Amino acid sequence: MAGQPTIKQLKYLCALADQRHFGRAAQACHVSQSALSAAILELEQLLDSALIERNNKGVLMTPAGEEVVARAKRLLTDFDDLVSASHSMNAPFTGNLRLGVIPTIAPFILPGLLKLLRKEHPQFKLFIREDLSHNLVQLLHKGELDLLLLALPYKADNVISQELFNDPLLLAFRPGDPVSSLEKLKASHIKGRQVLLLEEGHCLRDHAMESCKLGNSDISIPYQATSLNTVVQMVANDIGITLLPEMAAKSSLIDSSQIKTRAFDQTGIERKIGLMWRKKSPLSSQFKMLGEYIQQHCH
Amino acid sequence: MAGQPTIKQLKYLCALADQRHFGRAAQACHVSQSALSAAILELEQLLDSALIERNNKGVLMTPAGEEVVARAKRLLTDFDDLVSASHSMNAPFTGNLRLGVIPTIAPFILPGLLKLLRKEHPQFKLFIREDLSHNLVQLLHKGELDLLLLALPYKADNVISQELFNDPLLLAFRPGDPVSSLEKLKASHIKGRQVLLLEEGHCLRDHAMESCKLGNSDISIPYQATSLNTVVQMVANDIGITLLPEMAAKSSLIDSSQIKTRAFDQTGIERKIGLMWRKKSPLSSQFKMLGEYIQQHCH
DNA sequence: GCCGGCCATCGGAAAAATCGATCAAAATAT
DNA sequence: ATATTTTGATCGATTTTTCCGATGGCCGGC
Repeated sequence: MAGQPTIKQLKYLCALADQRHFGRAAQACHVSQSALSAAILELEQLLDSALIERNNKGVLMTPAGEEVVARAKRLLTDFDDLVSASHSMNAPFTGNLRLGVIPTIAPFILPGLLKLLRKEHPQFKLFIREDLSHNLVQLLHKGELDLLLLALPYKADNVISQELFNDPLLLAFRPGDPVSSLEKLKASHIKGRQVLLLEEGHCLRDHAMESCKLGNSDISIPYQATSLNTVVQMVANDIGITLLPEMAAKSSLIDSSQIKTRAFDQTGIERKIGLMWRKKSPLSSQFKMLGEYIQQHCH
Repeated sequence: MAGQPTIKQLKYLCALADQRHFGRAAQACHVSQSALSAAILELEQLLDSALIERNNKGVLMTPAGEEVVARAKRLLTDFDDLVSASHSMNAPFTGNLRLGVIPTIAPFILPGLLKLLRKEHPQFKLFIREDLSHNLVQLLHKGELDLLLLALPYKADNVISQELFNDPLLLAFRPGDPVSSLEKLKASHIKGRQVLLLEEGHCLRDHAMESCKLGNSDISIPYQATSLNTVVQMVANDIGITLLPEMAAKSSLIDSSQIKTRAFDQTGIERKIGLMWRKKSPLSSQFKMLGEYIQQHCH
């Protein structure tokens, strides 16, 4: 079972094809003539083909030799391309990144972020997956995602989380709702009200309940409300009130409807937006840089 | 000055990408786990890029790793192609061959030969150069031609010649010419006649003069007769007689004209058709096989 | 907090690459 | 003819690299 040729041997062959002279080719390759001679001999043996016609005046290439050289040159070019491409691959904001984002963040952050990145870092290709936190974390651990953009805190093993900024939860209600006239809005004011939240699995639901100390009995889950848009529509239809993240309230989401939002006069009613990645990912530093970038440009 | 990755390292990386496990990848590559580990580490160092995310459960590929693997797989395929292509390259009747042929052979041998080869050996590509023997031999030595098909004897250094078959020289004349009535045609009969031959440089001229013991004063060079066709036209116009190779006489060359040909009743009035190649060419055996092929099929 | 699987590391042995010098062949110069 | 020069192949010794098996360290799971 014979071995296979090496890159080096192909390099030597190409040099020899260029120089048509073992000595000069060896010089060009910075090796001794004997080393190059041996390499070419072994290559011919491995390929089982006469590549070179030796001559006391130099060498000539056989047709087979010419063919092999042509292929080898293409191969070496591809090889160099691979090497140089991989060099610029570990720089931040380059290459591919598979990013998972939860549905209550994606529509409010991604449009601006992607547009900006496309402009400032056109070589940076983000592949987006939008899903619930739970599923995203699973995909993260399976290696199908590299990085998550989600709401913290979110419990997960073997990950590193980086908080980026706070996203206060605002109360959303119909104009004329009794909460409009309150001097100071507290979480306790929504006790007993019909609070509409997204279905189970959306971490926004958990963060809202946690922030306002709501129990399961306090809230009602709107029929098939899988998006904030739907919830807003229902609030506009006077079915209840809800808690909206500030980034959603600031967006065009509620522009078309008539509902109002109001911040609580109380701290801690918020979720945090952050990144999460596998603890052992060798790309931590790049993720941190991306985090800073989002901090600066998306808040 | 760092070195470059090796084919082996890329192979190991691809195996690792397939197996997602150092141990199994090492097994697939028939090396120890430590060898594969070291190779991957060195590869990552050489490419200055984190390709692998290590894990106590196996490994995951980074996006950069995936990209490198994709490129590496293409590269390895090309590499294997090169190797397997070169294996079938040294077989006879395959690959490229640059063949030089003289003008007094080419039109009579090549059409049939090329047609036959194209049918029986479609992988065999002949690149034809038609020129005078002198120029062909020069090109042969420069390495721009691999093999010559010409008339022998032809003196040249550092070559091997292989005679294939005799090509008798026939006398060509107008119908009714006095030679028609001769019982036995000898070379001496053309002494004193106006003998038309190709211009200097065509070896057919030399072979004809040598065969018939003609001196320069015996012959006349037709104005601008650089092809046998022209010479035949002139014979048909009663300007003189000429000596035609049998292969030319048998061809359609003289069909359209009215001239007759007659063999000499005397041995040795002939040229020999043969191959010639550089003495040091490693392809001698292939050339000999091609010679036998021509012998069998072109005569 | 121990266990088990995983990859990195280590040290020695085996293999390979390389060098400088020499050899043989052959074309060229004398 | 003969000597010289130039060429690539070969040889022997040394250096370098590769490889293996064993060990170690890490980390997640139990």
